Amino acid sequence: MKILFMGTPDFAHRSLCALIDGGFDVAAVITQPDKPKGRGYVMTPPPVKVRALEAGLPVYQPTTLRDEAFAALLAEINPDVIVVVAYGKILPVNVLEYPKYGCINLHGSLLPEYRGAAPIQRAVMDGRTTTGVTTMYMADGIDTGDMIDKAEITLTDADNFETCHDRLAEVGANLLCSTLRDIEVGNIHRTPQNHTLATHAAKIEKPDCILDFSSDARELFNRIRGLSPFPLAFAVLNGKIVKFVSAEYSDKTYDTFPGTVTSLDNGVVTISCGRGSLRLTGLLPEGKGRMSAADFIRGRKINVGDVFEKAELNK
RNA sequence: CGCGGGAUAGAGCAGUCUGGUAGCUCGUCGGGCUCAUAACCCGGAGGUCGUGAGGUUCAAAUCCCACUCCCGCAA
Repeated sequence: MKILFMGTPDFAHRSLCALIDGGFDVAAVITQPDKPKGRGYVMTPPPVKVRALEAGLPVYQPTTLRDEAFAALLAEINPDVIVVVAYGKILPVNVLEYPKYGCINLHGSLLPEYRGAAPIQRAVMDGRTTTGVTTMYMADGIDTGDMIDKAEITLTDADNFETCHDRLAEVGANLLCSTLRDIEVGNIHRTPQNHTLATHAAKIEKPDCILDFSSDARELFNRIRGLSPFPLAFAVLNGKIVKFVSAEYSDKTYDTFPGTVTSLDNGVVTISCGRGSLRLTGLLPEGKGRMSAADFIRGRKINVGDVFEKAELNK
């Protein structure tokens, strides 16, 4: 069964590795074009491309899937099945209908919940205690197709976006391989999604990263870990951006203006919230690297009574 | 040449503008106090101040020049 793999970031990288190591017939890999990243706008290839080249697979990086050039490429590769994992573009209908065994997608949530671009982050930000991955047949709509199989994982307060992402990528890669083997032997059951239960996990934007201390500490805690280690939730302290890498929450409510630093004891910055309080343990000051709250305190950059303010959406 | 910050003891920082004995909060080592301690007290070790046998100077962490490396933002 000739496979065309389409994917881009680390989440997809893990799946591609599994397919290669699992001996699947990956005929070609399609990924997003290299983009200028980091300091100095250095052109950087996506993780999937790097792995594909290591494996000696042909790699294509079309800017659009909706032209004749891509149609010709598709005909040339002539895949039996297309596997899509976090590719980053919508597949047009003519592509969806091309492969004999259809287009299979691995999605980072238990569909029909968290359809869309940021299912993993949103699940953590919502404080979910379970989430998972789903394999499905792609349809003409965002993550609306019939489901094939699922795998669930449990989350604890110790999890953040990174740990959740890594586990889902691992579990997802295994599930994908399993689904493909089932397809090869024709052992597939399609389960339509219950669309009335669908929720949408929108792409993470800047406003999602702004911390508002007038809200519940538990909610802030979930937001922080759902956005850590990237892109990181943030607030403004003494005119400078401070990003929150790690924190804990407490039910203890202080009778001070939300955002006020109430204590710097034990290497932890305690911040009063609308309800409860937040214990900041790891952070990233503007212009500096990541450091522990204890180190930040030692540098005398913060005092009891200072106030973390809600960042504005300018600049 | 996308914008900006930085390199000083194991860590986080001050000192640089206005050259003149290298400091702070910790950590670490030793001792003391204590039933005990992450607490407190006393003492010590630890730094070619990123690199350049560079430039200026009586004197450079500090001013000038070149270079290397690190980080944040934005995409």
